Amino acid sequence: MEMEAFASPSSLVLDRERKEVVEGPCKLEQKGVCYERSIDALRNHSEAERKRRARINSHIDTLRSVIPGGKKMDKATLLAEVIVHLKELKANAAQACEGLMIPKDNDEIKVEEQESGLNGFPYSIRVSLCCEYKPGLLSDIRQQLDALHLMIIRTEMATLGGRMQNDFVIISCKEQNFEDAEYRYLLVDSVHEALRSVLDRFLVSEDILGTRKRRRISIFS
Amino acid sequence: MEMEAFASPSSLVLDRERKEVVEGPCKLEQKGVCYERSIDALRNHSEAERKRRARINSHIDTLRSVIPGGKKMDKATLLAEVIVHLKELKANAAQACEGLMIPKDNDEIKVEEQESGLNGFPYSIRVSLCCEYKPGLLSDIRQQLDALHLMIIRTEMATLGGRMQNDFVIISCKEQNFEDAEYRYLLVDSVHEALRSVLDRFLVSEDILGTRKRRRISIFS
DNA sequence: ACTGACACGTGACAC
DNA sequence: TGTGTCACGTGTCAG
Repeated sequence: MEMEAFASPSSLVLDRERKEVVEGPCKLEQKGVCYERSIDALRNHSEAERKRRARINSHIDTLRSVIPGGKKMDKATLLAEVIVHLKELKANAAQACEGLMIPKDNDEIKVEEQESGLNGFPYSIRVSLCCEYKPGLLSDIRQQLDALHLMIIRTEMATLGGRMQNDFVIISCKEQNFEDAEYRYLLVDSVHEALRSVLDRFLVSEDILGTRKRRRISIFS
Repeated sequence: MEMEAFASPSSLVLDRERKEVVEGPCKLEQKGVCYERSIDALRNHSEAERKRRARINSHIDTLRSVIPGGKKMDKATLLAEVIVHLKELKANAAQACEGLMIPKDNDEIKVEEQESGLNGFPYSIRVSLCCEYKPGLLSDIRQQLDALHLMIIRTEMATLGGRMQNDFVIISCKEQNFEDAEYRYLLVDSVHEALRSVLDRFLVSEDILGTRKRRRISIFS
């Protein structure tokens, strides 16, 4: 009667020392169970579970060594602390990337029209440039823009680990017809090309080497 | 006979639905166990364990949402991934703080004698300066050092978010008796005072405001 | 004696 | 069919 309380139809019990198998508190003689099969089936099962636990606990121990004071922490408390530190570091990375201008690991030339009316000029172009810093690169860029009769009216720059991020706003020195979309496109394109030519000249030796190995400051997805 | 394989002296078994208690596969009638006590003892125990698991799994679920692609991960794999990301972010922070010179959030003036024989000079002073950057601050420092007949022979500087970190090595322009410990102490002290006076002049308006609010890039202990 | 934390063996479910 | 993962109840030890 009481035996029906057990949900499992056929329960064998493998004792703690794994020496012998005893009858579980179940309905015996049910369906003619093959004991030998079940025996090592259970053995394999418990052993697999044992290995699984070992892997998880191994990682948890690793986390213990990573988190300050984690040695003497509860398992749950440890995980909570891991979450805290993870978010903390993530916030740092986010701050570094969002709040400030930080040179990226990949070279980049972005040239786009500024929203009209900004900077008090009828038309302006915003440039975002990221590359390895080289002496003379900036003056070369300035020369190129001069040749296009363009003027830098605002610039913000950051360097980090030899790399450079340079955002600047440029306007045309000459009066032009900025209503002409075709002309604006050509202007943007020529700026892009000018910058590319400068970068190619300065960075060609590196690019041949292929991909870069530097670590990037990454935020989760 | 087979019952002796069980290590536990008195085993009660609480069934899955927590409706009724059945006899475990143990030696019954041993020592006259008080059943009622054991019943809710077991109930409390299993329930406590249930809550414990819930806490742990709750944190693990949180980690799942933090790690990209963690939703579909194995528990062990997830923890492994957590470790990877933790070390990755930690390495980023370490790189930012150790590998490069990054301005700290707190102002700092460090002046100390350089180990002898370095830089090819018999005596040199290493200065580490960290503060808000202000135009004219550097030339003021230079003037102050000039007044002390000191010369900057090497300098490394970084700026980040308006703050400045400036490490430089200075030597005395005049031949002095560097064996005199008292003189060396005075020299170091005067350099420190000179820098402090410059910073006080430039930063006094900010210091009145009190503590700063900026986040600092922190590494684990 | 009681509470909390851990490892274990086991049933169940999935591919 | 196995092979792997998970939650559960339990035994056990420490504070």
